[in-house]
Amino acid sequence: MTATFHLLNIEQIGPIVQFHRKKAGLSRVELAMVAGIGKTAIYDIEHGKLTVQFNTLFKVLAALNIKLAVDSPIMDLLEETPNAQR
Amino acid sequence: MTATFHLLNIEQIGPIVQFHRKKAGLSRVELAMVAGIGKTAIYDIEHGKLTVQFNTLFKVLAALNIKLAVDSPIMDLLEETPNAQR
DNA sequence: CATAATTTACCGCCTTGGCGGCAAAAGATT
DNA sequence: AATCTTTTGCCGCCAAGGCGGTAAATTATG
Repeated sequence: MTATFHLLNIEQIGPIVQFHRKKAGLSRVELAMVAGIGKTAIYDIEHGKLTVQFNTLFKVLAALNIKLAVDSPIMDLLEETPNAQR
Repeated sequence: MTATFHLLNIEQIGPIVQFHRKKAGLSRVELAMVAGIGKTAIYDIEHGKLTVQFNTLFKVLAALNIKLAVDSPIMDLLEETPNAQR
């Protein structure tokens, strides 16, 4: 199970969520229940509402088994030293 | 310049942002201006406010040259067929 | 070590995201 | 094709996010 990362174009988040939801055979109401949020949020996300709250989107992605990753050259530096100063 | 992905633990987003901001030598006000948002948002994010709006967080990450990526096995399927049905 | 300059913390106001409810649309069943 | 079932679209209300302003705290400078 090699990880397959795809750089996120912010305006593609709607189609991505919808595609995964359909693949999972879930209605918006069902996905909303699994994610523990309201159905309106699913509707909004799929319709490209970028002002959705981050944790709301994160719950949806988690429910769809989509993981988020950050791509930054200096992340290693942070992880190696949890109490990194500057 | 190989991409270095790090799976995102949602509650680590605050420290990640702060670490990158400090590394860039920016104050919160400066980062806010670069990102085109208010300084309060930076403050909130660094203090672990997960209810921040997604596009607000995205602007901050972009200003810090942090890219977001999605990890999903079926993403290839979506990208290959832009008008994928089910 | 005093004080000036910068950065951070927090407050109240205003805007808006997220909610349930319900109607419209789409799909299934006979 | 008529009707029952499921899904989607959208409305108004309420709670909360994001804003600038300002005080507190931190850091730099002479």
